[in-house]
Amino acid sequence: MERSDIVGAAVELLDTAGESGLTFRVLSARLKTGPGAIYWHVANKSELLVAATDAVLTVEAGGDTPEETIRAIALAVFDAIDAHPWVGAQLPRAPSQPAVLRVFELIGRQVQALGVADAEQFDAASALLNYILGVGRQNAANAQAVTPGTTRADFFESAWGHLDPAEYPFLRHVTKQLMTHDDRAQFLAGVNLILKGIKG
Amino acid sequence: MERSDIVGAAVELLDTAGESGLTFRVLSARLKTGPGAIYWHVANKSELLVAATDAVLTVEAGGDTPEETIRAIALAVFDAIDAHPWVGAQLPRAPSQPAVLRVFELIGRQVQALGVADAEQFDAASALLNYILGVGRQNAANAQAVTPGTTRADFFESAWGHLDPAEYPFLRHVTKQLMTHDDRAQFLAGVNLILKGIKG
DNA sequence: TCCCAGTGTGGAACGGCGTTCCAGACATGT
DNA sequence: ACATGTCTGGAACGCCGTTCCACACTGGGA
Repeated sequence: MERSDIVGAAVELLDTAGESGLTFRVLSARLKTGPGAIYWHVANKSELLVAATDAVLTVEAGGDTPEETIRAIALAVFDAIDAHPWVGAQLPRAPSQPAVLRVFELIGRQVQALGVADAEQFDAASALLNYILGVGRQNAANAQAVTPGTTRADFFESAWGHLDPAEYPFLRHVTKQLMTHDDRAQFLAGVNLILKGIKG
Repeated sequence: MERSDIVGAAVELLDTAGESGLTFRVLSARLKTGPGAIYWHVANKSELLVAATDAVLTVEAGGDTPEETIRAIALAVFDAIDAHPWVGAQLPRAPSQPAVLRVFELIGRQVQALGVADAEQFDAASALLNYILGVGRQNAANAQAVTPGTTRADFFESAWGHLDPAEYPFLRHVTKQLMTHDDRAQFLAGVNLILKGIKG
C-alpha cells in the first residue's frame, strides 16, 4: 500500500461523509487493513488532513493581467472549497500547510506585479488571503449546516428569521438581496473590493 | 447551579487550558458535580462553546465617524481573540451564532452610514467581516502553534524557513518585514485597505 | 541454502472523549 | 404526609485517535 492510496481514500471519505466521516477505523475497513498499517505511512490524523487538502487544492496562476490572475486564483480556491467543503474548515486550521503557502505565494507575486510598494505588499496579500480563507470557511460551515433540499430562503429564515428587526435592522434589510444573489458572485465582489483598495 | 456558572467555568478552562482543555469531565470536576447536571443546563458541547463565545465577545460601536467606528469594532474583535485565542477558532465555526451576528450587524450599520449603495452594502460588510474572522482564526492558530518563549524570528523560521527561495520568492521577500511588524497594526492596515476599496 | 535484518501488516488494547441513562435527593404545592 | 416536578451525580455506552506487538514477507550476505 502506498501513501497516495491512503490519501486518496481519505479524500473520498471526506467528500462523501464529511469531516466527521474520516475515521481511522472506516479508513482501515475501506483499505482492508488495520490502523497499524495506516500509521506506518502517516504520522497522525492531522498530517492526513494536510495531505488530503494538499491533494485537492491545486491552484495555478493564469491570466492576462495581475488583477485578472488574482481573481482566477481566488475563484479556484472558492471552487475547490465548494466541491470539497471540508477543505474550507481545514485550510485555516494550519496556516503553514503547503496548500495555503502556495496560494499565499501566488497571490503575493501578483500583488508585486500590481506595483504595490514594498512595505505594503504583505498587508495587501494577507488581506486577500484572509478574505478568501474567511469566506471559504464560512461557506463550508453553511454547507454543513444545510440539509439537502433546503432552499436559500429556508436557510436565511432559520438563521436570521428569529432576529428582532428593531435590534438587527441591517441584517433584515439585506436579507432580500441575499435571497437572489449568487455566493460565487458575491465572493468575487469582495475580492474586487479589496483589489480596489489595493490599487488605491 | 446556574447556567452562567457553567459558562463561566468553561471560559476559565478554555482560557487556561486551551480548546482541548474544555472537557465535560474536568468541567464536572471543577464544578464538583457530574456530567448529568451539566447536561441539564446545556444541550451539548457545541452550545456551550457558543455560549462561552457569546460571553466573551462583547463589542460595541463607538467612534466619531463611521470609518472610525468600523476600525474600533474590528480592533475589539481582534483584541478579544488575542485575549482568548479559542474564540478565533470558534467564531467561524457557526456563522449564525449571536456573537457573529452582532458584529455583522454593527459593521453593516456603519457601512450604511458610510453611504454605500444599497446593492453593495452586503458585499462591503461581508468583506469586512470575513477578513476580521479570517485574521482572527489565523492568529488563533498561530498562537496555539507557538510554544511560549518562541521569538518571532523562530516562528517564521520554523514555518517558512524550509521553503525554497526559488519556489517561494514572495514569502521569502516579505519575511524581513514580518520580523519587526506588529500583528495588530497589520490587521488594521488590512481593514483600512478594505475601507479604501469600499469608499471607492 | 539458510538465515536474518528490515519493511510492512493487521488486530487487540488503552485511555479519553461526548453523551445517555437512571436512581435518587431535594424543594414545593396540596 | 405525600405526590410531583426539578435538579443532581455517578455509572455506563459507543466511538475516537493512537499505541503496541506478534507476525508475514522480502532481499542480500554467509
